[in-house]
Amino acid sequence: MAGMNQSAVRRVNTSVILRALAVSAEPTTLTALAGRTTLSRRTIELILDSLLAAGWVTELDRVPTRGCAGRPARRYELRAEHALLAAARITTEDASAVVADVRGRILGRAHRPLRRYLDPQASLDDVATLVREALADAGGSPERLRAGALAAGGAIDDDGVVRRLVHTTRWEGVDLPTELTGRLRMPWFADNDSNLGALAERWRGVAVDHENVVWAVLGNRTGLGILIRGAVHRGLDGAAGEIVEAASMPTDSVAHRPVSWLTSPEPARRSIALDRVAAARAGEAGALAEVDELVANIASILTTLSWTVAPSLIVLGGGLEDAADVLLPRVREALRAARTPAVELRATGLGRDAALVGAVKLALDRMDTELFGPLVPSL
Amino acid sequence: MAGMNQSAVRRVNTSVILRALAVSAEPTTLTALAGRTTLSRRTIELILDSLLAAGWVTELDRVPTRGCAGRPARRYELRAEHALLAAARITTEDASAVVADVRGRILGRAHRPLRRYLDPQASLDDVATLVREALADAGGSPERLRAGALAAGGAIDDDGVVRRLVHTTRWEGVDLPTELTGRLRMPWFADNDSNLGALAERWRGVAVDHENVVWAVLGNRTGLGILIRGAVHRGLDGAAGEIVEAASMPTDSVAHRPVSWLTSPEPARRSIALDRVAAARAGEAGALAEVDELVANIASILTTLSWTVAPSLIVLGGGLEDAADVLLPRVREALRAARTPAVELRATGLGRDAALVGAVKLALDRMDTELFGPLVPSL
DNA sequence: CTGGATTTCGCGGGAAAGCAGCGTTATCGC
DNA sequence: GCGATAACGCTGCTTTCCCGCGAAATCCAG
Repeated sequence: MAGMNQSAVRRVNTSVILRALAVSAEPTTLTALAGRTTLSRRTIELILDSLLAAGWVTELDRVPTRGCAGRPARRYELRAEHALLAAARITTEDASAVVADVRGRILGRAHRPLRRYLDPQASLDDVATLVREALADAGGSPERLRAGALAAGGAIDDDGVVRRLVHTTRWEGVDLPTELTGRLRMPWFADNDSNLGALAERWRGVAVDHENVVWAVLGNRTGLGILIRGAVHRGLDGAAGEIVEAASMPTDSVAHRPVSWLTSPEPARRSIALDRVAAARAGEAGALAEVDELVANIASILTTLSWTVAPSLIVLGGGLEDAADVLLPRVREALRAARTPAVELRATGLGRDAALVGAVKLALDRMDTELFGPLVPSL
Repeated sequence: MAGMNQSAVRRVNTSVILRALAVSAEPTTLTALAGRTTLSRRTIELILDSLLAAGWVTELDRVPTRGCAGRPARRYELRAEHALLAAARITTEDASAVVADVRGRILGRAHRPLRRYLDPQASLDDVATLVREALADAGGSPERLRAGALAAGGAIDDDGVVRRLVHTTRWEGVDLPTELTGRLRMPWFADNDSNLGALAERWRGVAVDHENVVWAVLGNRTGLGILIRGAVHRGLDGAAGEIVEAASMPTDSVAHRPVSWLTSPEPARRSIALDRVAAARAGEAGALAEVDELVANIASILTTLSWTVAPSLIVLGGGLEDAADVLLPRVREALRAARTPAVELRATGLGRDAALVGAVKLALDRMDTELFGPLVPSL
């Protein structure tokens, strides 16, 4: 059981100040910080001194506050680029990497097809190269890069070890963080791309202010990411949200079918091509029927989730956002017809970058805990 | 954003010490406490001084530690009865109350049929009377009683306000904590009895050491309590776990059926009488068929939960435990056949007291936060 | 342009709390 | 009885936070 001492207090309070600075893009004054936190002006002053010395913060020129009296306040600004974070993503075909600042602004990118997806070591070499390229693209120096996180498909446990991948067993047991830490000489973390998508939407996307969020990719590729009280919920062996995988198991292997989706006779009908969506927009009957079928399947999964996980928001991503105008109203209607709780349904606000942005957030969170210790829950 | 100061540190550390004392029933020495916490011996000494003064702790006579050299250590013990907690429960027919110490030991009880369930005010008067009787039974004085919590059926929100009850609208909007605080002059809290059942099992029952737990009552009465990362998960409008209620809605009102359970033609078959269970034990074919039907229904719900919430343990309560020998093996077999994750399945360890014990825990947790502030998550 | 109002700065002092460490004390085993 | 052992009880020190006050810088009204 971990008690607290004065340096723990300082760690917490430093983190509070950094967060308060990160919230507003504008330069912030001491008094403003004192108003937003429960800390005294004097304490904030001292903490800012050390942050200034460490390079986390810059002090701007004083500017008279036009329109109201008083001595001009000192203005401080977070140097978001003081620490850079890397994020990478692997799919079966390609890999990509970004370098971002602690605000989540992407400063550099790199992307290429994977040479041999079935060879984990070679693929991780590719990832390391991509990260270096992204850093060069960002124009940052290697020592600025503090941590990184990898987004990948399949079941990845809390420690970033691959438990299971759909298409192959070659990756099973690969310790992604250790591999990348070895190659890039900094802390690395890893998680499933759906979990990271959810995390990203809550950080910089449409799920800001939502505590319980489900990120759903329902199509050819499937994946669910669940946030409960803001944190990724994996469940036993990472099974939480694998209802979509359960649903894609051969029908005859499932004695008790958890969702009616399972009774769908034609699993391949779960996706839809973009040109068919366009045809549906144009009103073509066959395309509309396909859309209805897809909508029914999506609604079935989401109904189950609404009665079990009961998120306040479900975010659709992974390409579904391109058909949002067609799909969303129909799915909403289906959910209403099923009398589910009034869950909000939206398309991703981050698009294809969601997993990468989520990886940046993961690296940031883990670093934060490492640097400043665990925080009080109210933060 | 709440920072920390020195008194917050003391609150946290005091709470750490109290918890450390609560863990072991045996008297504890300073050195032992220092070993279990990260605090220095000196700090623990000072904290124990104030706890001693406040009556939370007693110092026992020194006894030479037989078999090993050295000066005998001072021995401290938590006075669990220094603060008493009340818990009450309302069902449609009766109400009960207990008074317990902070270790969860039940010291006194009271029970009686409700005069008029449909009259909330009269029923709450009954509850207040029962609490006083339970306190008298425990032989405690009123000023020792620090807080209480009420367990009730139906949907109860975070603040303890009744949102919906199955059989009546009379209770809707009743602010249970405020009503009871007014009657009994101490802080009261309230929650759904299923949620409290789950909380109880994690505190003093079979779910100790499990982070993600589902408490399930599946029979004539139904209810699900979900704990995620140790805390009650309600979800949007308390819908989390209401899959069992969704399942009991009239079939034709549900367009998209979330679970195959809904397709069950005969909702009344969801329960089973104890004598039929006995008959099944004896091998009677008709009774066995009834059991199989019930098992299929239970397994269906639990399968869905295993793929969405994915708890590591599901606890069956609410009377099902009486048929555990018949039901559990069959449900386990059904889950294995459905290839669900390897979720553990057990009967309640607390029986009919589960909701009451959970209410004690709720009162304790809320009081703890009030007294000592929010703790760091690692506790 | 001058003086009062306003707002922030900058810093000293005080208090709370944790930690390190050391001499003291009580007990055990021989 | 005597050394080894383990816990006691305390002093002093450090870190950190908070309170509050005089000084400084600016605005604005007359």
